[in-house]
Amino acid sequence: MPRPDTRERILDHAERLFAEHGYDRASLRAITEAAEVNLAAVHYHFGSKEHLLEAVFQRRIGPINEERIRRLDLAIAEAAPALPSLRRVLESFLRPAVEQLRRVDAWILMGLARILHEDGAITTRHFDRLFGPVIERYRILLPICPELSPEEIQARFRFMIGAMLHSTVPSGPEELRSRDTDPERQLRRLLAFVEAGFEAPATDEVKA
Amino acid sequence: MPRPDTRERILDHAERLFAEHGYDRASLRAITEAAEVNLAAVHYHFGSKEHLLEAVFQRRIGPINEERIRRLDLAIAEAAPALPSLRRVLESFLRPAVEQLRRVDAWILMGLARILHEDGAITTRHFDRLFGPVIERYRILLPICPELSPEEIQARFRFMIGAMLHSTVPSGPEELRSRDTDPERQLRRLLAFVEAGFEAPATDEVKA
DNA sequence: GTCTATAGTAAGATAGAC
DNA sequence: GTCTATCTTACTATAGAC
Repeated sequence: MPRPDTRERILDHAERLFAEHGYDRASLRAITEAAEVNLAAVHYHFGSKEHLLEAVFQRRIGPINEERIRRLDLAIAEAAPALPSLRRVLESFLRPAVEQLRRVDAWILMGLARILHEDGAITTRHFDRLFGPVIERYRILLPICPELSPEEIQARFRFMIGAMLHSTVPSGPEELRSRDTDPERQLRRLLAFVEAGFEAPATDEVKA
Repeated sequence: MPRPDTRERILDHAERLFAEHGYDRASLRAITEAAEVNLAAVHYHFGSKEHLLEAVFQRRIGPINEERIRRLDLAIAEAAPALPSLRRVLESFLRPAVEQLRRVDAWILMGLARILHEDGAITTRHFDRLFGPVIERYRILLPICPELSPEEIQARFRFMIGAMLHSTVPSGPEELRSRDTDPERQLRRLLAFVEAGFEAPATDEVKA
């Protein structure tokens, strides 16, 4: 086999084209043509377009989430028996995603993130499988922010994810490639913003 | 005419279906069927599917942006000759969007916002036309946050937009409709988060 | 302005030879 | 495992009668 595994070639080009055009507009024909494999190979190796998307996500985002849990566990262990600092916890979530920006072309990861914002009918199932266990672990924030209601913590967690995603997902691939995306600086900015956000006074009514 | 204008009927159902399924997956056939008008009526009134999308956006998001500018001008006038407070400026941006959540079904607005995250090829042009003038006006933040570099202000503005969009755009219509979306509370939470975020210390190197 | 009918295109999926 | 060829379906858009 002189060239990479067919399966890997499909994944590589599917990832690129999904990221660039979104799920619907990236046709299997375009993907297989770019990968220089046969159209039918997709169905042989993955079964369907949807399963191909899932494989793309699993390959790229799965490791990010594993790293998040690894870092979170480390932060908890190092601080024990006390609680880890808010910043360490937030960083354990944000840094793995930003670290990936070094290895993969940034706009690829950004484009994949955008797909998670597309029609939920396709992505909701993957989203839950990918992120469910991770988000579960971040309940550790509850005792770290004891003055906030669980609902407000959840809301702020959502704000953080939105800030992270949108900071990396503007409108249009051209803009995407031309942006200032020094990952370390972007992470510094983002961490400062969300850490302050989490430390803001509670706004929910205090429970009776 | 016993029922609303054909044009309006198309807009109503296009809005709903675009919001629910995204641009690509909402077919003109489904839209015209729901609106109980003929398929060809879309092309007669709007010319193309893309122009229909633009009309939908203009009708719903245009007024939000006008209200933003109106409130921003008011805040500036009331504070003159001093600068308006950070909070007033941020609120002038966030509140009009949240106010709309009272009038329209929340998930509709959220679904439209999601389309702005879809493939830029279609939406970038509309995005610039819709938001360009507004974002321009918020340069007022530069003197309000003198310790931040212009780039960092831009980054934080982006974080704010991301937090706003994502807080209202989770994954999947089912979840969308069942969420806790009391607009006023959501606004309070969001404002507290982003105001604190803007007030965080600068992270960019001080300019030489 | 509204309709029917259809042109023209592109998509995902599959059967079956090799 | 890989290929060609094709099935089936769905879409946007338009022509032309009323």
